[in-house]
Amino acid sequence: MAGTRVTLPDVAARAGVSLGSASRALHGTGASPAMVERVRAAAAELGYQPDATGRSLRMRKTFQIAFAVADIGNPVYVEMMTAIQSVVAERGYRLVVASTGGSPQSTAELVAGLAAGLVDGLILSPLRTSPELGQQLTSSGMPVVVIGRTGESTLDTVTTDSAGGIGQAVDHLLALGHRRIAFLNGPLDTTPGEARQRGFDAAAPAMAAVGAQAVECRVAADFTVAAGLEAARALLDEHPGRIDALVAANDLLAVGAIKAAVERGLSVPGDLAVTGMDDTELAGVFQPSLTSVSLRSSERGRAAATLLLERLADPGRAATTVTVAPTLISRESSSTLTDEEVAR
Amino acid sequence: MAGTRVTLPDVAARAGVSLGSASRALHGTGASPAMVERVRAAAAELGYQPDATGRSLRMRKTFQIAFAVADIGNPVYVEMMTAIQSVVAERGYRLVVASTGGSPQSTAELVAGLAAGLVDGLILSPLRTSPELGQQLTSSGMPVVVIGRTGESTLDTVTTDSAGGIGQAVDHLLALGHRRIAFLNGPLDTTPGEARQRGFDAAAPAMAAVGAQAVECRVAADFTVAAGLEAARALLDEHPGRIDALVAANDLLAVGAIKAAVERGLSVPGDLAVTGMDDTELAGVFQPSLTSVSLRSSERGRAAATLLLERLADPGRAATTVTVAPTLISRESSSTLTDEEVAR
DNA sequence: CTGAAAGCGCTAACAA
DNA sequence: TTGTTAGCGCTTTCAG
Repeated sequence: MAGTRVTLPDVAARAGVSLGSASRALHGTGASPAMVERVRAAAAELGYQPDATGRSLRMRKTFQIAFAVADIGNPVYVEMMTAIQSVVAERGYRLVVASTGGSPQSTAELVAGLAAGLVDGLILSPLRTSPELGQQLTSSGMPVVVIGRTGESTLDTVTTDSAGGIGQAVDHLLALGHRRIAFLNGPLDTTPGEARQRGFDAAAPAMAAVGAQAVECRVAADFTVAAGLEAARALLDEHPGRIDALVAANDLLAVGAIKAAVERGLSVPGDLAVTGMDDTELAGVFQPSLTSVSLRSSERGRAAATLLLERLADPGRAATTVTVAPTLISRESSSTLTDEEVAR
Repeated sequence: MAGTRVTLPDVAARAGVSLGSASRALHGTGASPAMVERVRAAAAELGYQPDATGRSLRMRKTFQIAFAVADIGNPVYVEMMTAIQSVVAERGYRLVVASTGGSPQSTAELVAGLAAGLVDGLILSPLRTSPELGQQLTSSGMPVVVIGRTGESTLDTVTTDSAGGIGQAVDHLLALGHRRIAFLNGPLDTTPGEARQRGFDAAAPAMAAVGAQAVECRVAADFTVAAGLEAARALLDEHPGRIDALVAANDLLAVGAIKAAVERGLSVPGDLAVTGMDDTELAGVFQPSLTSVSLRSSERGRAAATLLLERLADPGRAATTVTVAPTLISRESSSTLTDEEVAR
């Protein structure tokens, strides 16, 4: 049973039919019921498993699609991946997860490699983009869906208004009465970093209207808890008692910031309100639970997968952009309740 | 540039050499420097990318390996995956992530599918096993490394002493003076659930020796935060004030338990000490940070990947088992410090 | 509806 | 060292 692979000729021989008939009986169309029955039986008897490689070579199709991200440790991507996986699996595709590294060049290399007949299509969520990358993606001829932005309008894209999401967070904090607001962002040369900065800057009029001030915009080295912790420490130490609310560019930074606040004896939300973004599972679970702007990662993953399947089915169709609206989910980290009330 | 794939014959023609020479010049051995140079140049000129499918079919090798897990949402698996990825990538392999579903049957189906020439090997971390699965794995003839246990000693295996790890957690709590200890486990019909239950049961003598009692062993529906929250609520409500420490079978359950405790106005660790297992990033980051037994997920992933690569290189070698020792990492959730001290 | 045969892109065995 | 050729396992024409 082990080792010796059973091939289609074996099955055909066993069933006493030709190779072509065996193939048609198993996958193709135009075989008589009797033939199908016979071949099926022979295949089952021999424990035949069609060889994916032979099939791929002949059909010029691998039934694999790739999901390429910079940082698979980020729960956002895990969420997207789960969503993508379930959509594509339904249509008989397998998912290959690839790691891009942060830079556009390494992403470009990855795409080139993938284009080598390894996958039928690609869902890409790059942290940093460049015009060249967009170029390469379009010219590679491989079906691609970008989650985020490339500036290349010829590509299928799933976007979300993360800038507007930051605006929602600011509005929320202003409505709760906070007036001295800091912004904790990730690297500005990333797509999300740039967009979220834009969102915070755009909130200036709303803040001015109620006499609130933006105390500082701080940039963490990365969109991670560790980077958020470090940056928030510095931020809080430089403005002791002068910040009453902090908008973080994602949940991981927010968690780092809360940790920094607690280290300094500040209570959250009592002394400092904090909001995150992405509404990862962590947000609902953290202590205190984290107010976060949902960017609907699952939905974006699902949309990207659907878009890719559609393009695979019809390569000539026009590029489509799906936009998903952000929603603020209010939780304890920005409530004005006391800790005891919150505990209830 | 797009669409029309350039193939090896194209390169050979451009370089004015034969197909075979072109192949050898690019990958194989035994080509003159001049030949290599010429072919390289032609390939670069045409933007040649070797086709993975043709190569795989001919070489009977895909350079892909699969990592199959039940629940990719669990940070433990993400950690393993990252480790595996970095090891195998170094040797030119790509990683395919597959989702098994919880049951042995669905795992079996997955393995059968994967065996169809899709991957060269498999790293499997099943939640539930059955003798049949072990059988199938050995007889499939595909190189497999199991992270966990199958009972099949003919398979390469990476294990850890999670039972002993639970013992460490109990000892730790006893040393801190806790005497009424509850155990929050995941499903008992899973490999980790069974092992961790065994570990807690085995700690009975140590507990008896200092006059401590096991208040209850509770089984959550799943190894998730949500299931932990629900189970811990019931547990705490049924034994009000009668539990001073809780051993959770993993970090997710522990986080759920802490949330349940806080809901009930209990302070952690003041009123209830909690320990987790797996030492995920969450443990260090959570508020309060979580004492956890590290099972060295990265190391296990790395070991599994290394084992698999070795087997790929030498299919005939004897099955090896690598065992990784657990270590308790003490943090705030089990400290005896007050919250204020902890904040420092 | 079935059988025969071609060939997807590549590597490796065999000749020269 | 190089060219020629067979063939990996499969699907899909093309005849019959």
